[in-house]
Amino acid sequence: MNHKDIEKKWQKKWEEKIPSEGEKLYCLTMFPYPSGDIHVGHWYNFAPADVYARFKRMQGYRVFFPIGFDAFGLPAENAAIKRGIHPETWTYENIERMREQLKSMGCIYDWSSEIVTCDPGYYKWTQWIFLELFKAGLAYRKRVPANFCPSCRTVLANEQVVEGKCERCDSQVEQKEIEQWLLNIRNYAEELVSSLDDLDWPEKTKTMQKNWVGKSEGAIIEFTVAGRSLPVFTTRPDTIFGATYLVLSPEHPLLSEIKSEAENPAEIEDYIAESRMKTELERISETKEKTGVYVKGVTGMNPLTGEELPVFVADYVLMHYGTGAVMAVPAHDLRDYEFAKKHDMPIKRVISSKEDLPFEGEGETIHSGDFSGMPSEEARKRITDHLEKSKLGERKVNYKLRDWLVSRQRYWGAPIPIVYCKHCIKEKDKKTFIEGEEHAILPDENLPVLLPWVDDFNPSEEGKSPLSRNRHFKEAMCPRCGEKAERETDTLDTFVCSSWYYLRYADPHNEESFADKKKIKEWLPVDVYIGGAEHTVMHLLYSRFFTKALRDMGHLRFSEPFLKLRHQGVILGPDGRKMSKSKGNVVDPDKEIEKHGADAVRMYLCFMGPYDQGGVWSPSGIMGVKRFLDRVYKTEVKKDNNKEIDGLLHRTIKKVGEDIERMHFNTAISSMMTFLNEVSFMGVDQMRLFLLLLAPFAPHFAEEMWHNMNFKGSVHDAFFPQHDEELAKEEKVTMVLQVNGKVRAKVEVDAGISERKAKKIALKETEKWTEGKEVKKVIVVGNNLVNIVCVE
RNA sequence: GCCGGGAUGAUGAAACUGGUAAACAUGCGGCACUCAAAAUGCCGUGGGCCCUGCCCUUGUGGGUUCGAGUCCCACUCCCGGCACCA
Repeated sequence: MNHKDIEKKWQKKWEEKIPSEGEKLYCLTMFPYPSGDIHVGHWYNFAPADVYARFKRMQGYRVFFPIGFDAFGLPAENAAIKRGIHPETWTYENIERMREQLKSMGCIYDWSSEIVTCDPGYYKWTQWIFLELFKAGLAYRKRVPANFCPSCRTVLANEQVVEGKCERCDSQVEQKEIEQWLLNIRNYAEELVSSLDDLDWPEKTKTMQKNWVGKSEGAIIEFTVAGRSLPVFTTRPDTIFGATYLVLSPEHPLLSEIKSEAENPAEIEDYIAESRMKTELERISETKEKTGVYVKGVTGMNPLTGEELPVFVADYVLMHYGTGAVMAVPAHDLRDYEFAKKHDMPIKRVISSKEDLPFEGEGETIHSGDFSGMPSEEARKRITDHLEKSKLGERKVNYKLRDWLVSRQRYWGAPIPIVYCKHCIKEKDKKTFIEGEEHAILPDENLPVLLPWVDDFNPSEEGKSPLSRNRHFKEAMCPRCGEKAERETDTLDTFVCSSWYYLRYADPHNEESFADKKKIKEWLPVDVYIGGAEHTVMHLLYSRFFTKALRDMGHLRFSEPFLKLRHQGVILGPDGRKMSKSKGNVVDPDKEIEKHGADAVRMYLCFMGPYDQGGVWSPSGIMGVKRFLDRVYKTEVKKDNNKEIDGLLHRTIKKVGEDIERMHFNTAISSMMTFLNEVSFMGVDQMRLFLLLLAPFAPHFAEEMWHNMNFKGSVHDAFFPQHDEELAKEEKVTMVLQVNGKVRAKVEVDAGISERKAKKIALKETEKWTEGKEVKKVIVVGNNLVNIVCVE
């Protein structure tokens, strides 16, 4: 069969399809970034997902399987700058090409609901959601130390910084204090952790999200420094008797006050300046070297013991976590221990244990006044109770998660729909200072705020958006007073666009709302979501946050966007390394289709190994599935069904159905291969059923065969076969006979053999090995194994 | 350092709840067809030995069990994530 002729033909016919009736099933793959060409990685995401979607549709589900493009973002600009094409032109040209390539895969995408995030019709609603968040107090503008990538010339979210470097271009990220837009994802920290449990997600992904949010329970305790209050967060109040000094972060606001009271203000000042100079990377690389200076002449006090404590400034204490200050317990905290060793501070053990210091585990309290001699867990509770009663502290839960910085100083993104007005400031207004002047922050509800076509989209040196140079765009009318005002010129991080796209699919052309409530109810939440594991802490966390925020604002009635999540693995080049142009090991799917056909490529991707594991693309491996399809094509078809083949076939049907459901595509295919290897012909009905099994994997091939056989309608409109329990039953089975756990013989027996009979046969057949020995025990396992235990 | 996940033939792997380890496929070897090659088909393919048969074998060492790739303990290596989060 010539795949080239048949694939185009069927793809054209299928495009006319519309979803049928049945229980809804929203099946989604993470939408692609229009980078230029569809690569094997896309295929590995989309093809097996399509197998699943087709399978579910054949089972009678009303499957919704949309596709779109995550079209804003830096690569468009970078590529455009390099080649002198406008990002918009570049993006839409790529989309055009990718659409054709996607169609060549033979997926059952519903193209009528396609979305492109850089279309004004889409980003209008991205902007609208941003304003909803703003009005709900979940989007705010603040001067914060931000991660700035000098090469991309924009700030980055914490999630986009990997080991102190920009995840995109690998440049070393700098810290810059700039006014930025942030989303208050921290408000949802607790729920983002607690509601993970009910989701059918890979455990690993859940754990990673939990760790990223980083919940820890402890207490805030009121220490004092030079008579002023210094709250400190700790997860170990039980070690408070072991606190031997206090440490403030260099950015701590209290420092400016106590500095002047210290005997060494210059030294402190120098240290603060020095640590401010350090980049994120330097701080990280110095994790072992704990620097800091002693604040001479200033003492702190332990509220529980009344003990006087020396005070330090050290940058191992971070301003953005807890209260920016810690009680140092060197005996029971590794970092405090290292610092104490270096600066000769006393180390006081308060938890007994056989282990050496620093000991961070649990044990019995010692040298802890009234709280001595109890398990540390109990001490933790009692000490906290005592502190709360005496108003010296309170229980507190802290999260590592930081708010999400969403403004980008780049061109190719959704404009932030905000206007700054200096004329109409009111008491209740949210305000900001632009070049020293006070401005009210006002939402521009005249949406969409269109991204203007500009020719100069190069980012500026000082990290200002290219839009800030566009006077036309920047100059706006105040939506409240009508006076001249200034428009925000930063754009939104693309992750904002992709945090809600799964909602838009339900109603992609709606101009009145982001999606009609009825349509949302009809399709959402997403039942099965398939995509790469690299999105664990960004896209997936942000989307969950958006869903919860939109729910609380009354727009949604569910709390989690993706009920079931599966990750596909990574496909490596034939040399076993990650595919990249520079290594010359890129497999071009277009060429593979040309050579072997879309069906063979789809099937090979499914067959190569467990779906979540990925693997090495083997040019010879694909021949296996190709040969298999050829053998199906050549199989002799007889008029009547053979009963024995029926048995084999129905067992295969059972296995294939179960395996696709579990997304074990590789074993589903191997069962079909095994079946074909065991038969030399099939009856017409048997071939009909077999083609149905094959249909999700090799849709064009199965359709062509289906028509050649003169079966009715489309193979894809038929129901996926249900196995017949009676036919699937085996009459004879192989029973394995063991003596002392060693396989000694195999016998054919009736499937329904009784335990007594099995025992009898087994004893007789193994006489050779049990001769002269005493049989102590005979274990019969169903009809497939008997183990005879005997001794000399 | 902490948290996950993994290690099975030459290779990708299979074995769901403990019950025949290596299904299926690639590769390799042999044979058939062919003038020849490709394609296709058939056979063989974990290791060892005193080869009709027996012994060993799922990263290493121990344990539980009639029986362990699967469960428990300790260790080695590989991959992914986090990383001064008090």
